[in-house]
Amino acid sequence: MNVTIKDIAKEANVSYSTVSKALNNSPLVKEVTKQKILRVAKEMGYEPNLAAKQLVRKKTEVVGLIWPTIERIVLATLVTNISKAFESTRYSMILSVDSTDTAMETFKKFQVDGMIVFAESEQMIPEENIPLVAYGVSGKREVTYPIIDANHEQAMEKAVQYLYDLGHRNIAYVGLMNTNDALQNEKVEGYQKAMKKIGLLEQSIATNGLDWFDGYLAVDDVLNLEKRPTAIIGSSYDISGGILRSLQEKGVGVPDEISLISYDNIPQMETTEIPMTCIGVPVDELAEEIVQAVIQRIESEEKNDAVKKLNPSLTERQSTGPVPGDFISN
Amino acid sequence: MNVTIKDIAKEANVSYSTVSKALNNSPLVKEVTKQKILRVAKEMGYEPNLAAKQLVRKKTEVVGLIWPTIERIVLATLVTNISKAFESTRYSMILSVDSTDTAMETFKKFQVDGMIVFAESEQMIPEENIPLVAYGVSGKREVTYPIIDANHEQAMEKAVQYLYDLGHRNIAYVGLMNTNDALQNEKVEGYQKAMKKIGLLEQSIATNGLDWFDGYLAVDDVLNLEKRPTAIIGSSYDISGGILRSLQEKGVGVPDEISLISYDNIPQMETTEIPMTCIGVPVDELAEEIVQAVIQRIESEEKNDAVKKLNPSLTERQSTGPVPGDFISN
DNA sequence: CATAAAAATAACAACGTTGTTATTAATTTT
DNA sequence: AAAATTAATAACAACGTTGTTATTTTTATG
Repeated sequence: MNVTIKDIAKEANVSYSTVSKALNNSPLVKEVTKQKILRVAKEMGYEPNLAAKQLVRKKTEVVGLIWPTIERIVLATLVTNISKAFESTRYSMILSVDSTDTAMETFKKFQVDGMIVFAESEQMIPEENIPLVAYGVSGKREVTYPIIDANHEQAMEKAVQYLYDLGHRNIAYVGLMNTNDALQNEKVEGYQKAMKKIGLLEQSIATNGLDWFDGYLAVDDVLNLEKRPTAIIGSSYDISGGILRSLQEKGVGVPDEISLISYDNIPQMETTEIPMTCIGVPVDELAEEIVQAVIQRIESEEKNDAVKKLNPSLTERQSTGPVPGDFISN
Repeated sequence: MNVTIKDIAKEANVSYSTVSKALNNSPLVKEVTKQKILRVAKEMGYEPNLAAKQLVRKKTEVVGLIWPTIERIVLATLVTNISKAFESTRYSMILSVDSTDTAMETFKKFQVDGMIVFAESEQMIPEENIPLVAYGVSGKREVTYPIIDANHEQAMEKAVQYLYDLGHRNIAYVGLMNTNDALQNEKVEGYQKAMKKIGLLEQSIATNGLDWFDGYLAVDDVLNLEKRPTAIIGSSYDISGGILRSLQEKGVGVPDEISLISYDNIPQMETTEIPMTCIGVPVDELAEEIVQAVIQRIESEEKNDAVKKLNPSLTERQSTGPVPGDFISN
């Protein structure tokens, strides 16, 4: 049997309503009694009953995160970061790996105050009356909830510009192309647009998938390009990891012969064989943004349904450097 | 404002206690009234309030799963399977990716009925008074909660025996060795023991890690072994995937020249470039075992603290075959 | 030092269920 | 057809909180 505020009341010789106020640090109770009650509560090992609180307050202070495709590792880091970001708020987070529908059912039962869903495709999420925020591809459809997304186009532009400033003129892109993965498509298009804008010739190598090995394999093709690139943009952490490994094996110096810049801005970039320069919205920022978005949506009345495109930032490390050669042609 | 049993009661012209009974399908209420109430409830879109129920019943019918190392993908499949296994029970599952301590705190707040923890090392988990079941390395320490583990020794024995029966006499093991990862150590030792028992010479290649690429790299060493093996046991899904890829690239026929068998029994083994024969406790079985274990522990009084070693099974696919050559030497 | 005002505490009604007990209605039984 | 039995329903007290209102105690005021 767990200890309740009534038990504390008896022990401290006050009424249980006073205990409740004391525990909630209400100014209505005298400091000395408050201290006494707090002490007694601690001594007795009091743990508040969430169900009772919830019953009267109609709030759980819990948000549910729906992550249906648990097998995609990139998101794991994001989940960890979101979980961490919640720690400094009064909300807790619970996670479901079920399908969006099932998970929403469960969360409705739990009466979470809000939900975050990792939207894979441009699916429309049927919003019950629980505040909802999506992370993922914004696309072009009308939605009734906010979507947090990264500004992929701007990311690619920054990457290209950065390499250009280092003197690179032959910049290749390696990644998945021409599938119906909206996210990947946005990346390629961003790259193409950026190259065009700056007046360079685009050279991209399509991979077969999104795995490490796909990047590894793509390097052969990259090196056989008519005009051998001096810089490569890898489309993701995994892809770039494979590219880096292959370059190493082939004895191609990074960054002396080829500069490598990776999409995705996660801490793991620091610990690759050669720490990688990368572009993308830093996960911790991303996580913070998402968390703030749900909370804001939970706590404010007005429903904003805006798409928020976050600005990527470039983190410079050792995989990039000036173009090889004696001078920088212009 | 959500609809409550009182609203239904008013609408159906009965008392709210009758509604409660009807919704719980009690035999104390007449069939016709029951039907009417159920109909009204549905019409009004009634959703039971978990908090209220929980408050009086002292049960949440929720179990928490603690998975601190979300980045290790192998377990993702297990999590998915556990989640699925819970669907056919009256329990729901929630997931935490926090550290064991933090997660346990949260779950205590939620008043989950039980917890599953993925124990990485031979850590001792401080059991509060919530029923707990661990999955992971059983080790040798005394525990107060049940541990579900796979019988790694038996797995290796089965694998070796299987290959032996196919005529193989040179069987190499590829995996992480001599670290303080208890699980990996158990695997190697199982292999060594099995080889000794059957009277074969062990030949193992240590990898640098547990990733795909570590398996990929190990193949060179395998092929350079004094007595070139006709069969390889890969220590995990990822490792074996790397091995397979490398063999393919080197033009070594699988299974014509070399048979490959992988540890881990997950559905993904079916979809590798050559569907892989594998050994291990099938994930769905494993998940079912774990789920049953918590439920049993929640619902029965007596605390059993046994270590349960599950029997692995071998699933034959196309990566293994008889030893090459004209006859099988004995 | 009585009295008004302010501060501190106590009482109690919610919240939405379940489960137990009390009441009423419908059957048997004689 | 009245009494006894059984079936169906209603009433109500929990469960552990919060928040509002009522009461008591303390302090300030004239």
